[in-house]
Amino acid sequence: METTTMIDIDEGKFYETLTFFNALGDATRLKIIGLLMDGERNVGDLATLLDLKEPTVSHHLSKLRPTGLLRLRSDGNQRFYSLNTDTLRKKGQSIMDLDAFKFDYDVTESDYAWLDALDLDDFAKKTLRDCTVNQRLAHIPRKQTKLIVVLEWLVTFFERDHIYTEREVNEILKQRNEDYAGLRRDLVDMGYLRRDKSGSKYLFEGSFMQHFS
Amino acid sequence: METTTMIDIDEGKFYETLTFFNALGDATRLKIIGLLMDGERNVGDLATLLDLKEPTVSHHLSKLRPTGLLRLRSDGNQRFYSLNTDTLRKKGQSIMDLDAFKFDYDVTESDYAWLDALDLDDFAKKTLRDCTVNQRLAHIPRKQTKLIVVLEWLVTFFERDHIYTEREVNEILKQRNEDYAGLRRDLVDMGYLRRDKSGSKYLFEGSFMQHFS
DNA sequence: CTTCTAATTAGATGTACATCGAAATACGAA
DNA sequence: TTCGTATTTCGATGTACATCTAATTAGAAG
Repeated sequence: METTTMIDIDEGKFYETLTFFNALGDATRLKIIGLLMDGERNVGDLATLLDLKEPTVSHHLSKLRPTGLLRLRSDGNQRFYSLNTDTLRKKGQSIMDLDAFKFDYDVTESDYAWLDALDLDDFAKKTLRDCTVNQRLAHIPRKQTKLIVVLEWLVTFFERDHIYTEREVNEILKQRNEDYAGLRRDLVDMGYLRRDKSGSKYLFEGSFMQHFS
Repeated sequence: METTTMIDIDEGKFYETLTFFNALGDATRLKIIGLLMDGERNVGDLATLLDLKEPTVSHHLSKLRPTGLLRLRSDGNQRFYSLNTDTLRKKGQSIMDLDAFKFDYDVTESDYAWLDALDLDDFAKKTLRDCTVNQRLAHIPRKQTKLIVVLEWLVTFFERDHIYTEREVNEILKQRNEDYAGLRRDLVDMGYLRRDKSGSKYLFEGSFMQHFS
């Protein structure tokens, strides 16, 4: 049984952004925007200036319409299009809103089955779920309590009372995040790994774990 | 003989903008951006999450590359892609730069042949050229000296010493710009049109023209 | 109502490209 | 070198769509 995760995502915004980029991702339509910046134009004039036939321009205008960038004024049987500069400015600022790129990616619970196998409290489970993708650290939390969860999770990849070379430690950590040096430092600072006198060997004693057993 | 006008336009910017919108105007690629926001991913992971084959993801990444939004880190034979957040932020602000929509529209001198026929000084010629497209007013200049040029041009569409109804005046002005009421007011204010006692009839006396004869 | 003009819609055609499997390349490990 | 894996490139296929002509709709003027 696979259930999709419940992440409240504004799919409307995703498609709105997609529509916007898609509408402007065409040379002819970009040119139309540029032309309308100089003032309103009717379809025939646009066709002349773009060296295209009226139906083609009509087609592009209909693609542009859903973006809300166009304003239309009818005079007789002519239709004058102009730029909704307000919308243009607002869109320009909001379109890069990071939320717009979020989508229901159909992430299945099974992708996080390894978490259930760890027998953790809810806080630790949520923390790891937020920080990892495919059992790799996507980002390292700045908050101390969450960082501890992450460090304790990392330390489970080490054998208790085993002595590692620095290179071995790096190799293990590199599988979880590119910043293996920072992680190694954090592990030593928080006392999960101990450095020997020479400073080039590391020992995991399994001391004071809060979330893992 | 048709010579294209000399307007210095940064076509590079036009195509850069086009490439950017075109790259992001695809659902799969928007999703990739969204996924990379959570942290770096290799091609295989992206393929799994997007339910696509590796070659397809590779194709989309190559489309995204020219935008400069991607950062690449190689580790062994895996390639981890991440977001160049700096570029994302900068692009987000600059992409809506109005200049980006400008293009060499192949406007020919012949489109402004009517100007030469008017025998004007250079200032008047330049002013009208800037304000009009297809012999319509794209925008009305705020600067007094330029406004006068425009008003004197408008008044050439009236017959000297002829009495017009308000409706007739509107019809003539409407052919030049949608804001016929504003233009009519300006013409009266500047003394080019004179209102009769009733206030509903207009007269053009051909007084004090500076640029037209 | 008829006629003229401007615009949109319908239908057809060709091009661009999203997707895939197969082959080629790159890298690390044995 | 040989093998295994991750990625890219190549070649083929199908779909989306930009463009056109022809037909239709809509407005204005006779």
